[in-house]
Amino acid sequence: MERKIDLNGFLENKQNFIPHLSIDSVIFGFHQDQLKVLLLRVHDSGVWSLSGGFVRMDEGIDPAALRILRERTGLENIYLEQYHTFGHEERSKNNTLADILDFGHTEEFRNSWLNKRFVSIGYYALVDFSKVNPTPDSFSDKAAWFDLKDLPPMIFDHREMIDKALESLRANLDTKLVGFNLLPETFTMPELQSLYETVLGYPLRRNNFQRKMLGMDILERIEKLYTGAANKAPYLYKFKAPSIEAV
Amino acid sequence: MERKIDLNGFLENKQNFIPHLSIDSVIFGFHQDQLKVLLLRVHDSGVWSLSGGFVRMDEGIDPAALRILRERTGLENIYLEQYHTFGHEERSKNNTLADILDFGHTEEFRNSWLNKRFVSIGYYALVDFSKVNPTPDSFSDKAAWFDLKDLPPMIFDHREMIDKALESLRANLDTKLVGFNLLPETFTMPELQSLYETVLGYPLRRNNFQRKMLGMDILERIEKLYTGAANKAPYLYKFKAPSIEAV
DNA sequence: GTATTATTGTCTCAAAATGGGAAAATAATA
DNA sequence: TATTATTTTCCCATTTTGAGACAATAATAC
Repeated sequence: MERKIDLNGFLENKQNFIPHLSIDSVIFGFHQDQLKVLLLRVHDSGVWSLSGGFVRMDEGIDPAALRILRERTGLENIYLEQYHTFGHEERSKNNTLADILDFGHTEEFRNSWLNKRFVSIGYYALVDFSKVNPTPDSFSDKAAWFDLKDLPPMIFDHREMIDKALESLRANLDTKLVGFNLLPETFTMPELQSLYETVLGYPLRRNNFQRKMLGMDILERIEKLYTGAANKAPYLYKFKAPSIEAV
Repeated sequence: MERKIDLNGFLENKQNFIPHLSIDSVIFGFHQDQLKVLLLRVHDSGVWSLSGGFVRMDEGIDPAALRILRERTGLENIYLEQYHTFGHEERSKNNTLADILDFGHTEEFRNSWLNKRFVSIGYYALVDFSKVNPTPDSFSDKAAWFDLKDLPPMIFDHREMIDKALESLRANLDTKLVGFNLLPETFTMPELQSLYETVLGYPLRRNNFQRKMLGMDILERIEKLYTGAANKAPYLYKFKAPSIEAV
């Protein structure tokens, strides 16, 4: 079979990455009232993975995570949070790259540093869905958004990594007010509420939600948004504090 | 100068540890109304470090952390929580082992894998102070408890690791009810309150604290504790749910 | 015994936060 | 001008929390 993936330099670790250590980021987006994650399809397979990469020997892990995200999304300023490090000894033994990939130089790959045991530092990123330009990496041929409730088969323990990232996101939603990073600059109250309901997984009451949000004094009310619908036009808001900030 | 430290096998990584990756644990204890951490004194120096170690190639990170803790404390069942991974590229460049140690085989050490850049997975452990048997490791000549408010000079970024661990502990104190792991099997309400006040760093009201704790229905009231003091004897309680559990 | 002292445990009321229903406001359409 | 579908505001009952006061009690002093 023809080799389609360019692993030049990777197999020999020419970039001098820290061996046995990887970074994987769960990239969350919000679109049409659904919480989405950006995934990469492993080349010529039906198996998907998180956006991941490695840490250069002279590079901090946060900058490494941001570099990887920049490459996958085209975005410069991204809300990023480290949430857990995954290091079960068997974690890379299910749906291994070697199992999935079949591109001729298998033997070379099997013996390379890439096919060894990895400990992976998990980050999650919150992005404005509409601004992302999904871009595959050397190991993948496609990047696409998936509804969190309808995930495809995933490599390694990446499914578990997503589940745990969502847990962290839920826990931080109220305390750190991170939700705003999933929305565009301006948004309506119903949009914000839908975001909260989607992330948390249960419905909230309009009146009390609005009272709570306005009571925190973190929103600035802009003008009204006339959508053309035959009903009262909602106000547009923007988040007072500068979005982003973390890592 | 005479070599006092036994680094046999370490310099050549005979145990086949994952390179560039370490584990460090902040071991919390509670004694005489003070929050303590167990530290190790780097051999022949005034610099102290957390309990740390490395991960074997065929070992999960949680078991590795538990193994290290077992060796330092003599305890078998320990409440352990992974809270953050530290990977700044310069983190091991302050107060390096090579800077501190001066035991003859310096050159050999400087070139060894031990003196390279490390990413460290941070755990914190909650233990019953009175049950711990502090034991130094190959790099240290002494193990001792320190009040969190009176820490000695520390190696690398270990001071920062402690600060961040305390943050996590505070955040988990109420939600996960982890505090009980710092107390003996049975305890009085004032003891429990003092623990909370010490961890959180601010005073609480007796009446409301008791109402809250009893209201959660997690405490079992045992008999009274007669201390010999000229006042009402407090009740003893024990935590209903089995302590420990995490990792 | 009885009073005293130092704590611990309980009670109560006010204030604040939350849950939940209903009414008012309003943008387009009929 | 009435109607419809939302958004926004208002209000009240309930729960939770804050804070002071009081009751209980174990040893000691007298």
